[in-house]
Amino acid sequence: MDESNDGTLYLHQFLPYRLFVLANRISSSLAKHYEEQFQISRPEWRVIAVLGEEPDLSAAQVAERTAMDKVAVSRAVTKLLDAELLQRHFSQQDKRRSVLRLSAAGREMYCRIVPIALEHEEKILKQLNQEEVDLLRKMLEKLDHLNFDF
Amino acid sequence: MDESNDGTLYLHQFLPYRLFVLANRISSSLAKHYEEQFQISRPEWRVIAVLGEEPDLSAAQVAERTAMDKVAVSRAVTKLLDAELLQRHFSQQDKRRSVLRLSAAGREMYCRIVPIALEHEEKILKQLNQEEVDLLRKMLEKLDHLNFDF
DNA sequence: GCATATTAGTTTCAAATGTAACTAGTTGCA
DNA sequence: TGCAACTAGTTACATTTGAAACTAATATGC
Repeated sequence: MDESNDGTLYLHQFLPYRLFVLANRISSSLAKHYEEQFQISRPEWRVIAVLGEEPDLSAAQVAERTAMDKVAVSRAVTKLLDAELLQRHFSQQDKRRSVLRLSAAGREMYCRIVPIALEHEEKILKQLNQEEVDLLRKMLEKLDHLNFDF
Repeated sequence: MDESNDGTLYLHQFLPYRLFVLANRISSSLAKHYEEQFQISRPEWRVIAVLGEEPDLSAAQVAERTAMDKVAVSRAVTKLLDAELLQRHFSQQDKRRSVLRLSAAGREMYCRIVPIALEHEEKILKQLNQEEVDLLRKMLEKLDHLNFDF
């Protein structure tokens, strides 16, 4: 049942693989909703999500907080500006640095997507009991600090 | 600390997001190894992994077991055939159905990558105690059966 | 103050991916 | 049989992604 150490790889028991498949299934099913209903892509939603929570970030800060790279952020920002979901100006102290925040329309979209996202999370969490949820969070905490370049 | 139900989204506490980021970090760091050392891509490795464990699958069966779509499998198989890591023939009963298995070279590569993969998994698992590992597996089991189209 | 290095963000080009249409083989049933 | 519906796998095309080169602004060190 458990392969951890007998030197054989059972793909359906292999943790990195299973986690990857599960996480992608979860993420895609959520993305499907806002892509269809709101015509925004996953990277765009991430930018909105982080700016909804914390306005006036620069593109680099958005990249940090969303684990996206700067090219992806740049592209998402461009599209969101076109769609007028975002406002951008540039810092007076440092004219390279952008200062991003949601427009009224952007904020409205944020407020409509958040409940969908939370409901989605809830659907997952309710499969688990309290002990499991706690442990899951603890686990994520531990693994987040791991750097995987070994 | 916990947002689950107050109607606010804290991205860094939002489970689908965190799981996605973590799983991708884990998967990418592993992929980096075999991409560099063995010049094969993630989809190619998946095909090898599943055929190493269970030979003589059809492309459709590979797709099922790896959670890839049939186009991705087709492309990976083409490359693996070119690299002579795979042998293919077609079923006599049903000439559409391919029968795939690793070549000697493919098997050798499989045998060299498996320990790397297991070591990688081990690196993650050893961050967790036994209780956590058990729980993680139980959790994956539960969530795998969930279908997320709600 | 001026050349050099760094940083923020964008653009470009190549590779990866997803969707839909396609080819060929098979099944079902009139 | 023979024709419509279906299945396995591939191809073509459009979109997304990632890496590297680029532009503009700022910081550093002499």
